[in-house]
Amino acid sequence: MFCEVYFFDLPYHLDRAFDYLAIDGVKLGSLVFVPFGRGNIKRLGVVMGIKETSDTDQSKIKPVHSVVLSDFALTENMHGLCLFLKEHTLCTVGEAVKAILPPGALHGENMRLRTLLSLAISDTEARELLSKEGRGGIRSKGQREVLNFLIGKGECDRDTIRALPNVSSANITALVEKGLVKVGYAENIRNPYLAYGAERDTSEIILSTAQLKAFSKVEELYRSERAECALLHGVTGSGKTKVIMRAIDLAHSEGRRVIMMVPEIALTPQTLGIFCKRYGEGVAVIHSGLSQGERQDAYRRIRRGEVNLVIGTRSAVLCPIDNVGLIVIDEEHEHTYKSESDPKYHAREVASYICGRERGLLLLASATPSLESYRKAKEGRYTYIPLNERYGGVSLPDAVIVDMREELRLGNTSPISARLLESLEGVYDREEQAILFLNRRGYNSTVICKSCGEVLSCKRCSVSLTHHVSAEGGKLMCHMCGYTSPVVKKCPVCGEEKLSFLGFGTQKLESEVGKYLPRVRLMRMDADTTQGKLAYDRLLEGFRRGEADVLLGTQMVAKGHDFPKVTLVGVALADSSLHTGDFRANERTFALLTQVIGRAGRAASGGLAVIQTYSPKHEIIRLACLQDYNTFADGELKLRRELALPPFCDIVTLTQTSESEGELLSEAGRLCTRLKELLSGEIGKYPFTVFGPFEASVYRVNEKYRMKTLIKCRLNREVRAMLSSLLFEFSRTSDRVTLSVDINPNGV
DNA sequence: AGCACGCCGACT
DNA sequence: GTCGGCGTGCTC
Repeated sequence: MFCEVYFFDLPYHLDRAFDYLAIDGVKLGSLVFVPFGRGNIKRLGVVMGIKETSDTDQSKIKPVHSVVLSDFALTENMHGLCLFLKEHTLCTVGEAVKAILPPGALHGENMRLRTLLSLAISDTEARELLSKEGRGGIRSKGQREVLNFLIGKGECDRDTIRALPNVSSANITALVEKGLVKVGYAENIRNPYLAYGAERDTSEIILSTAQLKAFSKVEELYRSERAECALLHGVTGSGKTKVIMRAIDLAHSEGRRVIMMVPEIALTPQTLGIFCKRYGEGVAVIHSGLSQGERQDAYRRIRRGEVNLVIGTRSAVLCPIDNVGLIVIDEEHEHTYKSESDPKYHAREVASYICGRERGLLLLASATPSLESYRKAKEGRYTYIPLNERYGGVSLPDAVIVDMREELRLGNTSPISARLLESLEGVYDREEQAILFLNRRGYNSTVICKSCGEVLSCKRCSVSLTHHVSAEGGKLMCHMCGYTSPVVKKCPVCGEEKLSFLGFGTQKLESEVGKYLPRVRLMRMDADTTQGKLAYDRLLEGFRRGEADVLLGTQMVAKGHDFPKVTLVGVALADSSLHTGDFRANERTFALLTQVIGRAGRAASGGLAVIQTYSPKHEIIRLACLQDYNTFADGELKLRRELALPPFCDIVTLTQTSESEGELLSEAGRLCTRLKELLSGEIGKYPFTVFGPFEASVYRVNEKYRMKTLIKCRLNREVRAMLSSLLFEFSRTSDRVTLSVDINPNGV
C-alpha cells in the first residue's frame, strides 16, 4: 500500500502529494514522520490519500518512518475540510491542518495527566504510624499531614494535597519512596466553563408572536433537510437570541449537533452563562483566550461526541464535530469572521460548506446583515426572515445629529458639543448612565475640511484618500487603485485653509469630559485598559453595578451588552469610520451606529442618542439614526453595482513582501506582466480588472516592504486554479520575495 | 524550506 | 593541498 503525504512548513510549490510506502498503522489522516530529500531528514507530514499503486518511479519511493501516536489524526470530515480550505483560500494542506487541529497537537504535547495519590497501606496502618509520636517512622510534619489527609479518602488529586498547609512536594516524594503512598494517573480534561452551567436553567423559552413567526420559518427550513441558509434579520432588541435558542433545541431534539459562532467581543460570562446553564456539560467553548491545553481538551471532548453545542469565535467552525444539523453565525456581518492569516478563510463560507455536507441549516443572524448576505436573501438564495418588532414594546431611542462644523464656528474646539455636554449632565442629575463611543479605527487618518466638511476622496473609486507618513513626508493615497497625491493645504471645494486630519483618541476624549464634568465618574474601555484576561469583563460588570456614570470607549462598548440604566449614547465622531479608504466604510459605519444607538433603547424610559459629525447631511448617518437598514442596504447595493464592487464581483489581493526593496519592485512588475499574460489566454473569457502594483497602505512592516496588486473578478474554479498556478510559479522562482493571496479580504 | 552537490578563494 | 563561501537543483 502507498500513501500520499503532504508536508508542513513547505512553500506553496511543494504543497503536493509525495508517495511513500505505507507501514503498519498508516491511515487516511495519520500524522507521519517520513524521510524527505537527499538528506532523508525526517519531516512531519499528513496522509491525504491511500492507494494500492503509485505512478512514481518505484526506486524513489521510501517507506514511512513512523506514525505519530496522536488523538488528533484527521477524520474523513477533517480531511475533506482541509482540501476545501486549500482550494478556496489557496493555502497549503499543512496550513489547513494546523488550523483545524488545536495548537501543540502536532508535537505530541497533547495530554495533560492529573496525578493522583492514595495510601499504599491500609487506613489502620496509617493511623498506627501517625499515633507514634516523636520516634516512629514519620517525624516530618508535612508527611504526617499528607498521611492524615489521605486516610479514608481513596485517590486524591496531587494538586489538592500540595495545597495543604505545611506540605511540600518533597514530603510527597518521600512518602512515595517509603512505599506509603502510591501514585496514579488520570486523564485531565479541562473545561473552564463547566462552572458556568452549575445551576441549570430548564425553563421553557417563551416566544412573542413575532418571534414565534420567525422561529416557525426556521423550523420549516430545518425540517426540509436541504442544506438551506436563512438570514434572520432582527432589529436591535428584537430578541434574536431566543429564536436562536429554540433553533438549537430543535436540532438537539432531532439528535443533531450545533455550532454557534459569535464575535470574540460577545463571549462574555453573561452570554456564556445563559448557554451553559441551558446546555450544561454538552457545551464546549472555543476561542483564542483559551490556553493550549484547554483548547485541546475541548477538541478531545468534541471528537468523542461528548459535545452537542460548540460556542466560539471564527475558528469554532473548524472544530472536529460531526452530525451538525445547525450552524448559527450571530452578528454575521462582523469582519472578524474573515481570517487575515493563512488559511484566509471566511467562517460563513466554511459554515456553508459544512451545512452542505451535513444537510444542515445555516442560520445567519444580524440587525445589520452584510450586503453579501442581504443580496443573497433578496435574490432568494437565502431565506429572508425579518424580525422587526422590538421585544417588550421598547421604543427606539431618539437620535440627534450634532453638526461639529457649527460647534467650531461657535468657538467650541473641544471634541464634545454643547448638546452632548448638556445631555451628559442630565443623565448625571437623574442618576442614570451614559455610553460615549469613539469610533476610531486603525492609525490612518483622513483629511477633512473643518469649514465645509468635505473629505478628500479618490475621483476613480469613491473611497476617501488616506494620509500616509513616510520618510519623504506625507502623501494622500487611495487604497483601491493606488492613486497618490501630495498633501494639499487648501480645500479643493471651498478653498479654505481649514484642512485637518481626522482622529483623536479615547484618552483625549476622557480628559475633555473630565475637564467639563469633573463630578462625573468615567470608565474608559479600550485596547489599553482591557489588557489581561478578565479586565474586559471586570469593567463591564463594574459599569453594570453602577461604579461609573459614563462608559467611554471604542467599538467594544457598542456590542450587545444590556445596560438597563443607560439612557444616553454619545457618538464622538461618526465620520471617523466613514472615511477609512475602504469600500466597506459605509457598511461598517451604518452597522456600528445602528448598534450603538440601539444601546440607549433598552431603558423603559426611552433613550437618546447624540451623534456628533462633520457630515450631518450624510445619508449613512441619517439612515442609521432612523435605524432604516433596508433603505441603506438598497442604496449601498446600487452604489456597489455601479462601481463593480462586492457583492457584484470578487476582490483578490496579491501581496508581495521582501526585505529587498529593489527585488520587490522588479518582482511586482513581473507579477503584473504574468497576470496579464494569463488573462489573455483561456481564462480571459472571464471579466477581470487588474489594479497596481502599488505600495501597501503600510509600506514597510518589520523591516519588510510590501506591494499590492488587486484583481476584480468573478471567482470560480478556473480562476482559483489560475491563482494557484501563479502562486506555484512565484513561490518556486523567487524565494526572497514572498507572494500571498487573499480572496475577498476585509480591508480594501 | 532545507539540504546536497559543486566549483572558486584564504588558511592550518 | 583543504575548509567553507553561497549559487543551483531536487525533494516521492
